[in-house]
Amino acid sequence: MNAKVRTPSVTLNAVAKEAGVSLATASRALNGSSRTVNDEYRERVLAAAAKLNYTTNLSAQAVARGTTTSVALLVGDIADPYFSSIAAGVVQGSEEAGLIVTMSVTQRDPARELSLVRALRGQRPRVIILAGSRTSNGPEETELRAELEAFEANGGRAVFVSQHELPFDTVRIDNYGGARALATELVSLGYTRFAAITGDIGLLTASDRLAGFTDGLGAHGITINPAHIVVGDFTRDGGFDGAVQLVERGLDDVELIFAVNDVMAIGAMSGLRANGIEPGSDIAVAGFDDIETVRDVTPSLTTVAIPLVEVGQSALAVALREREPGEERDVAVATSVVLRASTPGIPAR
Amino acid sequence: MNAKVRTPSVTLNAVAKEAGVSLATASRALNGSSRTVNDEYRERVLAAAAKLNYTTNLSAQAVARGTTTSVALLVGDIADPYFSSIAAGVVQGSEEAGLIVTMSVTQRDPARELSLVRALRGQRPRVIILAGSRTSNGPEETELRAELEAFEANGGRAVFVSQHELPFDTVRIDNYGGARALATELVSLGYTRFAAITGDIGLLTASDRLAGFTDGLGAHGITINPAHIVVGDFTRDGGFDGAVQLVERGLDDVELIFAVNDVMAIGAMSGLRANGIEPGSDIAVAGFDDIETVRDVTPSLTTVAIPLVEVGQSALAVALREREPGEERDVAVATSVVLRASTPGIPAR
DNA sequence: TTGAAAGCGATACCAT
DNA sequence: ATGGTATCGCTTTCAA
Repeated sequence: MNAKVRTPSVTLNAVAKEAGVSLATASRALNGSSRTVNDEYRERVLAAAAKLNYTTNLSAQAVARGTTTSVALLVGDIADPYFSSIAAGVVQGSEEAGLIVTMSVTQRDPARELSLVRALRGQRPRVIILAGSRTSNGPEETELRAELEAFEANGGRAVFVSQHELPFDTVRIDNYGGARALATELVSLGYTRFAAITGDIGLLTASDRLAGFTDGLGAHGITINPAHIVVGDFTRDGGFDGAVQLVERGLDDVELIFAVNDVMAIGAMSGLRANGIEPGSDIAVAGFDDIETVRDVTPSLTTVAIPLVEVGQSALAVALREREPGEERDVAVATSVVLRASTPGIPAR
Repeated sequence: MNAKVRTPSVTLNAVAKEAGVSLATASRALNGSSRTVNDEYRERVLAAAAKLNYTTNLSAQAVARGTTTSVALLVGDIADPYFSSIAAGVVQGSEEAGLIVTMSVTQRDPARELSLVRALRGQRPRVIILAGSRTSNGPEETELRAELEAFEANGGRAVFVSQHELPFDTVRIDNYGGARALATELVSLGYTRFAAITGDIGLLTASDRLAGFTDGLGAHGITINPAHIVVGDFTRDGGFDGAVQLVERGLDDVELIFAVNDVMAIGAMSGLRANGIEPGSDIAVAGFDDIETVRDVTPSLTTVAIPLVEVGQSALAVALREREPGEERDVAVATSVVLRASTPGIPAR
C-alpha cells in the first residue's frame, strides 16, 4: 500500500531457497530446456515460484545466455495505416515465437534511422526489421550498411521491407510492377491523360511507384506532362496540398490523378473537393497500398493491394529462418490491382 | 563477409584494454553520470569505443543498475487508428526521455491482457501502459490488479488509459461526458429519433459512451428504442454489420445513428450505402474519437474529438513524474464535439 | 539428477 | 581522479 516500500523483485535465489533446492536446479526447473529435473523437485520449485509470484528477469537471462528474445522494428510513422498494418504482422508473428517487439519511429529521416539502428544495437535484438521507407544513395547509406553488417556479424539478423539495394534479407514489395500494372489497367479503361502526386523522390517507394506508373503508360505511348507531376509529403496533407497545387497549375484535360499511396490519394480527393472538383465523376483518382479505409471513402478508391499484415509476418519469418548457404533471401509479396469507383473509366468514343 | 564467423560483440572490457585504462574508468567515461574523468582518458576511451564500434549491452547495464530503460505498451489492436495514434504519442515521449518502448497486442481480450502483463513483468520495464480497452468486472480483474500492485511494489509504474476502476494512475478520457455533450448538440440540431451501434458492453469505453449518449438524450426527454441499439465488434466490420442489422430490423423513423467509435461509424456508413441508404442525407451518422480519416469520408463525420497523440504522451508523462504523496494521479483529457456534414440537422418545422 | 562455482557484461563502492 | 573488485540475476559447465 505504501509506495515507499519498494520491495526488491523476487529472484531465482529466493525461489530456490523457498523450495529448498539449489539455484541450478531452480533454474533448470523454470527455464531450462532439457527436462533433467526430478518431478518432485520440479513441482516444489514451480510451487515456490508461484507462491512468491516470481518472474524471470529477462535482462539477467539475456546476459547469461548471451542472447535476447527481442525484435526491433523501425517504422516511418506508426500512426500511418501502412506501417501500423505491417507492425501488426510483426507483432503477431513475434508473439507466436515468444519474442518481444520493440518499436521505434524514424519519421522517414535517414539520419534518424541510422542513429536509431546504432542505439538499437545496444539492445542486442535477435532481429532488426527496417520498414521505414528509406531513401536511396543517402549519405547515411554506407554507415547504415556498416552498422548492420556489424550487427549480423554478432549473430543478429537485419531485414528490410520494400527496400532492395542493400545486401540484407528483404521482403520485397513489387512497387514498380504494381504501379505498372495499374497504369495498364487504367489505360484499358480508356484513360489517356494523367497527373501524379508523388512523395520525396529520394524515397525509393515513391520513385519506384512513379517509375512503374510512367513506364506502364509509356508502353502505350502515353507520357505525363511534367507540369502535372507534383511532389508532396508522404501524408494525407501532402496529398491534399498536391491536389490543390495541381488545380492551381491547371488540370486542363487531365482525366486521372495517381497518388503514390492511398493516404495521399485520400487527401487528394479532399483537396479536389475543396476546389469544387468531384473525384470519381469530374476526375478519376487512384492510389497504392489498399489500406482499410479506401473501401469506405467516396468514391471508393482504385488502388494496388499489398498484403501488409503478411508483409510484417514474412519479414519476421525470413529473419527467423535458418539461412542456408546460398539460399535466396528475398521474399516477394504479390501486389494486385483493385479497381473501384474512383476510376469509372472513360466511355469509348 | 562470411556469415559463419560470428564475432562476439565488443565488450566494455575490450574498450578499456584498447584505451589502456581500467574497466571502471571506461564505464565512467561512457555511461557514468558525474564527470569525474580526466579529459585525456575520456577521449582515449571514446576513441577506442568508436574504433571498435562498441555499443553498451543494455541487458547487462540493466542487471548491474537494477533498472531498465524500457516502457511496455499494451494496445488492443495496433492497426486500429485509435491505438496507433496513442502509440505514436507514447513512442514520441519515450524517445525524448531516452526510453525504449516495447509493444504488445491484447486483441481486447482480458485473459490475454493478464498473461501479457505477467510476461511483461519479466522485462522489468520502468512503466507499463495499458491502453487496451478493458472490460469491467471481468474475472481477471483481481489478478490483474495483484499483478500490477506487485509490479509497482518493485518500483514500476502502471498507468491506464481511459479505464478508471483500478487504483492506478490513469489518463482519463471523458467518454461519458463527451458522448453526453454530443447528444445535447445533436438534439439542438433538431434530431429526436436515434439508433446506436455499440461494442461489447463489457468494454468500459463502449458502455461509458453509450451511457453518456443516452443520458444526454434522456435529459431532453428522449429515449432510444432498445430495438434500435445493436452490438457489434469494435471494428469497421462491426460497424458495417451493425448498420445492416439496423436496416433489417427496420430503421422506421430513425434520423441519426450513433456509433461508439469512428471506425465503426465509417463502417456503418458503408453498410447503409450497401443498402441504398445515403448517410448524411437519408440518415445522419455520428461517431467518437476524431481519427484522421473522418475528415476524408463522405459526408465528413460528426464526432467527439480526443487528442489521441496527447493521450499517449500524457500517459508516459504521468508515469515518469515523481509521485507526490497524496498527489492526484488522474489526468483528464478534454474531449470536444465536432459537427460535420454527416449531421446536417433537421430543419425546424 | 543435483549442487558448487565460474562466467555473462556492466556498475559502483572502496581504497589508493 | 583512478583502479580493484564485489555484485546484479541468471545460465551452464563440471564434479560428485
